Amino acid sequence: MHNTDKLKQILHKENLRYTQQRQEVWDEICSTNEHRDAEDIYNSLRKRQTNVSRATVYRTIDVLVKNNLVRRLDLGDGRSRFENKMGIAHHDHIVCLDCRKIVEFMNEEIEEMQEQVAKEMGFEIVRHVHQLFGHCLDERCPNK
Amino acid sequence: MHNTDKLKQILHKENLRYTQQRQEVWDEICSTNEHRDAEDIYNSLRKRQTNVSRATVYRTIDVLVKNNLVRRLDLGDGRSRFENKMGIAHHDHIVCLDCRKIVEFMNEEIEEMQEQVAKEMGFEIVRHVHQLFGHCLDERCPNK
DNA sequence: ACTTCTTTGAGACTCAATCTCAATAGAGGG
DNA sequence: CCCTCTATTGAGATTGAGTCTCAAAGAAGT
Repeated sequence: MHNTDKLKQILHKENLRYTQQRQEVWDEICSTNEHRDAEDIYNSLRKRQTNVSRATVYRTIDVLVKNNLVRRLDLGDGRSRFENKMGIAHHDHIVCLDCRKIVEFMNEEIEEMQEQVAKEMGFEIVRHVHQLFGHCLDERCPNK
Repeated sequence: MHNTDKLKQILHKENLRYTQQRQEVWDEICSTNEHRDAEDIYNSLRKRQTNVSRATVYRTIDVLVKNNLVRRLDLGDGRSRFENKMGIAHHDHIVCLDCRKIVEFMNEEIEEMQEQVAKEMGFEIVRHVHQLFGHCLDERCPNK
C-alpha cells in the first residue's frame, strides 16, 4: 500500500520495528482530513475490529509527529488534535466558538512578518502556533 | 490599597463577595510581571504565610480571567500560565525552547492581516493565540 | 447579634496522557 | 523453518493539572 513505504522509512530511520499496529494507526490517520483527538482515532480503530491499545495509539502518534507525518494541534481545551501532514502545505487554524468548526488559513505576509519580528527580538523560529477563535457567519451555525 | 478597588468592582459586578483570600490571590498576581502557573502562585502565597487553598486559587483566577484583570497563556505544555493584564497593552509571546524564557511582542501589521484573513474566511475574531517557539541568541542561554 | 447565603478548604475525583512489566512478536542468523 | 535477541504490545496503574463536594466558616444586610 502507498502509505506503507513512508512509514517503513521513518521507522527504519528511528531504529523501530515495522508492526501491524503502527501501520493501522497510520492508516487510520491517513483516512480523513479531520482534526481528531487520540481517543477518536482509538475508537475508529476499534469500530473496524482493529484492536490497537490506547497506549500504542499514543506511542505511535508521537513517532509520527516527531517525523512530520502528523501534526499536533493544541486548541487549548486540554486534548491534542492530530491531522495528516503528508504532502499538506503549511497552514494555521480558525476555530468557531459556536459550532467548533475548524477552518484552515495561510497567509504568506503574516508568515514573513512573523520571521521579521523574531529576527528583531533575537530569536530563530522553529515552530509557531497561530490560531484565531471567533464566530463564523455560517447559516447553519448555532447562535445565529 | 490601589488594587482593592478594581477587585471590589468586578466582584460586585459578578455578585460575588469581597474576601481576604480573593484579595490575596489578586495581590500575588499583581506582584510580578512573570508568567506563572497556578501552582507557582499557590506556593508563593504559602511562602508568605498566606494560606489560601489550591481550589480557591483556581476559582479566583477564573474570575479574574473572565473579567480581564488576568490573562491566561496556554503554551502547550499542559499547564496554564497567568499574567497581570491591568493596564497592560496587548501582546503575543515568543518562547525560547532552550531556556524557556518568554518574551513579549506586538506587531500592528500582523494584527491587521489577521483581521483581514478572518474577514475573508467569514469569521468575526473574538480572541487569538499567536506564539513563536525557537532559540534565542542570548549568550547565557544553554545550547549556545 | 441574627439570619441568610456565599465562600472556603481538604481531599476526592476527573480526564488526557504516560508509565510499568509480563507476555508477545519482529527480524536476522543458522 | 526454527531460534535467539530485543523491541513492542496491552491491561491496568499512575501522573498531574484542574474541578468538584460538602461541612464548616464567614460576608453582609437587618
